[in-house]
Amino acid sequence: MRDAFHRDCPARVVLDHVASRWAVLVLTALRDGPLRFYELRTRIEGISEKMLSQTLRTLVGDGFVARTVVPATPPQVSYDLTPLGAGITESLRALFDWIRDHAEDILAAQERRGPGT
Amino acid sequence: MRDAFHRDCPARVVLDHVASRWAVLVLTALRDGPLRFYELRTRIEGISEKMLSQTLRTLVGDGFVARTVVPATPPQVSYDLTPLGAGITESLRALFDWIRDHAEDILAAQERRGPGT
DNA sequence: CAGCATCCAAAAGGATACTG
DNA sequence: CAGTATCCTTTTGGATGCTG
Repeated sequence: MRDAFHRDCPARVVLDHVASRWAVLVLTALRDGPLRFYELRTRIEGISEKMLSQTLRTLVGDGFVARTVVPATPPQVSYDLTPLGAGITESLRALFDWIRDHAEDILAAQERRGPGT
Repeated sequence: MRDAFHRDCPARVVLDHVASRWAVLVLTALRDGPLRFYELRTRIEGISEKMLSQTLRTLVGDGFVARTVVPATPPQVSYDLTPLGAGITESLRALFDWIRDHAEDILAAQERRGPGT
């Protein structure tokens, strides 16, 4: 069976979409329920509007996130995980939590070898 | 506690190193044991020497991968996961396996909405 | 074999201004 | 509010040639 190690495997494309700094943060931010555009922008420090909207479009296109518009003035748009999105976010959880718990150790390891990257 | 959602959190840096297409593939490739440079290059289709060596340097710098040189002619260099690397790779496993198992579904979802990204 | 250095093309990403 | 459009800078990434 072809897997993500192969150039043209679908898994490789999905990996490219998900294994990016912003996608991981957006998906994880939506773990606890739907959020609106400006809530995401506020919650994810340092993300630009451009990157947020671009990332959201990709995730919606992949079927990970659902976009809901409430017609009103001002308009309200909220983003929520689909079942598929909930699935991948769940498997992202282990990674995210592991990093949170070990980030300091890794920083220490970096220091020990001298700042290289 | 600060987490990866914050601009200056260590976790954000680690996330940036790990949540990249090549880092995920390199770490996963090393799951089953040490590999040499050319073995990695062969196994991970489409990776250039530059990207491979750059990714390896980052992972070594983070303490995820150990680099072992056997002085000989020609020289033999092998890369192996450290305990830390084994830890993060293990939590990457869920993500990797999930993608492999659902890639087709996602592609289908993409088709349904029309090729956007 | 295992890589680093260099050059160059392409893509990602940020800031800002503007629209419905 | 929720974006899009534009411009510009930075980073990424590939190809090639060379070293130990």
